[in-house]
Amino acid sequence: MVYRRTHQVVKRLAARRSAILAAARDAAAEGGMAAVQIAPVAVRANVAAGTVYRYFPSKAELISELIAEVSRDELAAIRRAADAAPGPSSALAGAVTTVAVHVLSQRKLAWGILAEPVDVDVSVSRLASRREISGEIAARIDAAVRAGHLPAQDTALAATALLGALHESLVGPLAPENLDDPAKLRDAVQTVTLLALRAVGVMDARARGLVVQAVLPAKALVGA
Amino acid sequence: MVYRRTHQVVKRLAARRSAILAAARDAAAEGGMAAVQIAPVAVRANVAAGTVYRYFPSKAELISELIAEVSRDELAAIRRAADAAPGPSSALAGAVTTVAVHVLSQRKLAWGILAEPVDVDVSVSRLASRREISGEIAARIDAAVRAGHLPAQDTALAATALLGALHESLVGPLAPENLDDPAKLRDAVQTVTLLALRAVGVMDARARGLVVQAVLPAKALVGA
DNA sequence: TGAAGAAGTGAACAACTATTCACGCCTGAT
DNA sequence: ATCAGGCGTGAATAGTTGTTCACTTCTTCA
Repeated sequence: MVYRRTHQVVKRLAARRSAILAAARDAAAEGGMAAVQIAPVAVRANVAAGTVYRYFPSKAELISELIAEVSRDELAAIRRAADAAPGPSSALAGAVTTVAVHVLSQRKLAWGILAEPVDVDVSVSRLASRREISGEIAARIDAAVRAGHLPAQDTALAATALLGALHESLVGPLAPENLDDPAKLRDAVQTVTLLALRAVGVMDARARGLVVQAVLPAKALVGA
Repeated sequence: MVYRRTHQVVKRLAARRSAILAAARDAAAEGGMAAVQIAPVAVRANVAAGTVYRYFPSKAELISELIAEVSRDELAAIRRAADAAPGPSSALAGAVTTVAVHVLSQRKLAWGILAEPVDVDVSVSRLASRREISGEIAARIDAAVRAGHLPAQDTALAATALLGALHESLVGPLAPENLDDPAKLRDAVQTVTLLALRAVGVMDARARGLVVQAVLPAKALVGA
């Protein structure tokens, strides 16, 4: 062989790949999954349509990686927020608040990742994404249960239900309109977090306290 | 004019229309929205593809009517269950249980109506459908609040969150697998109803009582 | 510098279905 | 019986995008 990938080339290839993914992510954040079409994404990434296929075997694969990437970021944020909390209940409150703030600050992207119709089959990666996030929430509920703060329950089902409640009420088609106003946004996050905590068995009074605590650090994220 | 629709013809036309809608509904219940394609639906209804267009201007219109129809049935069932309950809290419990049982007994149809990707735009009718159901639940929450059984809250947001929780945990991709087993099905309905009631502020102990009461009449529906 | 091979290109292709429409059949009034 | 006109038909059409591939350009190394 008279040609071998040099370090520089490897880096350029990786950069191109990232650029394509980033272009897809931007397109999704701007116009939803419907805007993630090969030709427009290629334009955004400054490559030709055919080039996309040098990096991703199919559109389904591209979108799957996009979903995985966003999901990874989300999971990391949830863990960060939960681990920073002083106890299991606050950790759960922090995790829930984080999800709420995240989906609100990137509504179109969240909706695209979660539920928007896509012409190719991305159900497996969506499933994996949900499973990861849901599993993390379930673990936090479980910790609170073991600490005696919550009644025993089916934590997996509860976690799934909580996420459903958050998504539907914050980015679903019935989500309130004017969430661009920071005050309303905070209200919505608080309301939904309160609902979620009560759902798993936190007493109303205590839940209200946890919500206030959890929203403080999360407010910083709203700008992101 | 030497031709006028006679009563018999009018009836036949109405019957055809219903047949097409029913065919679409069957297809959706069997294979999800993806199975609602003009040609197959026409075959099911024993008409030619072109005939479908004599009754519905477009596929979007056909699916919109399908959604509206299913939604109407659902709303009626919810009202029936709620109105039969002795008080506002039981009414809410009954409404929630009804939704849970319904979506479980027709999972594919429910998923199709609610959230499954469709190649045509049906967002407005889906929105209307959700609005109706959500409004009904909100009204029931409101009644319980006015009766002093629940703390004051944003009932519209709460109703949306409840529905999200129900749908995601019962028909979403993370829904438990073996819900065909009647016992597991009942457990799932109970668990989720309990979560929902607690979420809006019903005390744990009281919620458990309401759930048991609500599931009794709803069990009959499971067979449907 | 030139050969070998990888990477990039973008126009052409393919596949899938909603939708159309020219035609024939049936229904209802005279 | 006959004709006027709506009703039913289904093959042909059309528009949309993901995907391919023959060709060009760039990179590496003897």
